Amino acid sequence: MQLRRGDVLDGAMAILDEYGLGDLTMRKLASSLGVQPGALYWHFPNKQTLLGAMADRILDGADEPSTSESWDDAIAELAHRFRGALLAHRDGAELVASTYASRLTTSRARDAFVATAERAGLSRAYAELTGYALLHYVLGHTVDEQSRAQLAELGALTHAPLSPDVATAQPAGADADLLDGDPAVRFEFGLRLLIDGVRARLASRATS
Amino acid sequence: MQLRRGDVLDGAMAILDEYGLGDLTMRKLASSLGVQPGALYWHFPNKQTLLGAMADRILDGADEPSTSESWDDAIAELAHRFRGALLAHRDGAELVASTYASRLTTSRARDAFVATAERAGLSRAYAELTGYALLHYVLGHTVDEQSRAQLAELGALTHAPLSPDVATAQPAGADADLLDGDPAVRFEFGLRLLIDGVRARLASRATS
DNA sequence: ACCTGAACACCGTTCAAGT
DNA sequence: ACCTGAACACCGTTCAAGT
Repeated sequence: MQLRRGDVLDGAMAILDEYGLGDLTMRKLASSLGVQPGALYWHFPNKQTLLGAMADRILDGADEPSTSESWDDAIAELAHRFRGALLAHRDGAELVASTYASRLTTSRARDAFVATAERAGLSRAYAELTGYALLHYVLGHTVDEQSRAQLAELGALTHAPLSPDVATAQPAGADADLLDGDPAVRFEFGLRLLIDGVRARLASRATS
Repeated sequence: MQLRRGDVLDGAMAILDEYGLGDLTMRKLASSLGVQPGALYWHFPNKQTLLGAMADRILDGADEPSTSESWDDAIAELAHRFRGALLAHRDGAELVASTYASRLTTSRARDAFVATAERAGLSRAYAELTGYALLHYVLGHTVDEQSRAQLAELGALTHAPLSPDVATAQPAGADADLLDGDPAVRFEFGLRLLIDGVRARLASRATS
């Protein structure tokens, strides 16, 4: 049975979910597929392209048109779907963020934001900028949220059973405030900030 | 003359500015300092820590209290200073963004945002969330802006003299719109969105 | 068309031993 | 205290040669 492009992608996603982005190497992927490293290069020209395809798969479906008819709900729904898609895979946010920078993933999520902002009544140009701001916020927040969660998970496993006296020392320390409150609440707050900003923009347009 | 921690940091910054983050390896750094790779590990426990120190240096001074007395100008000034600091070094935004995720840089820039948001009249908790939203936006925008600029620079050098017939084909294509307009204008737009969002929050607090 | 074998040119990090 | 020499355990990528 021959290896197909989709099998390589599936294998890569499996390693990502189980071991994380740091352990996703072409050599590990090859051996998990029972193949020599060089074989992968028949299906993907290089690792970057493979990562781009993975990012596309992670975001698949997140850009479908919203069912809400009010523009603010539509933006919120999109943002939540986007965040959900990133959180559904280990290191998903980091992977997508880094492939966005190298422009090797499609920009359908951004396009969906732009389209919704345009539907709200913004000009094409403003909608585009709004789409970028939303994208950057969602990506930035989720990368942060996910790495924080993974650090906490690691910390819980590391120093909880190891030394009881240190267990409650640092983590609950300086910046505990609401940073380890519900991340969904934190996400919602910044999202509302941006949506309110759009509303203000629409209002000032209407009066001018 | 012995190598000091500061010399290692200086050498690393020099390589960053001249060759970029991808070419900043411990081995290249060592040879540029006329020393064996192992020597670096007397001054820094590992590469991550060195990158964290570089991020701190890049952000140095960007968090000084604003001179503006209105809270919105203060936020804007801070955001612009932050962006400027990131753009002042090759791959500066990417470096800071990735060290932020691994929590190996100080969070003075974020703290400055939080303090200003608190001065605006938000509760500590809301100010904290606002600080994060601002930080994520600035970081996300600037990473994008910088990588875009570097791609364009590379593209101009690459396919302008190489093949005249392809020169104007793809780059000026689909998403030209205002994405290659003044990046400072693009930055300003999203920033205003967030500031207007904060204003709306303050207003709804006042009336409730 | 698809893969193996084997190499090329690298990495970050460690650590005995030197001065 | 600070560094060398030399190794360990890896990387991504290429490419002739096989089937």
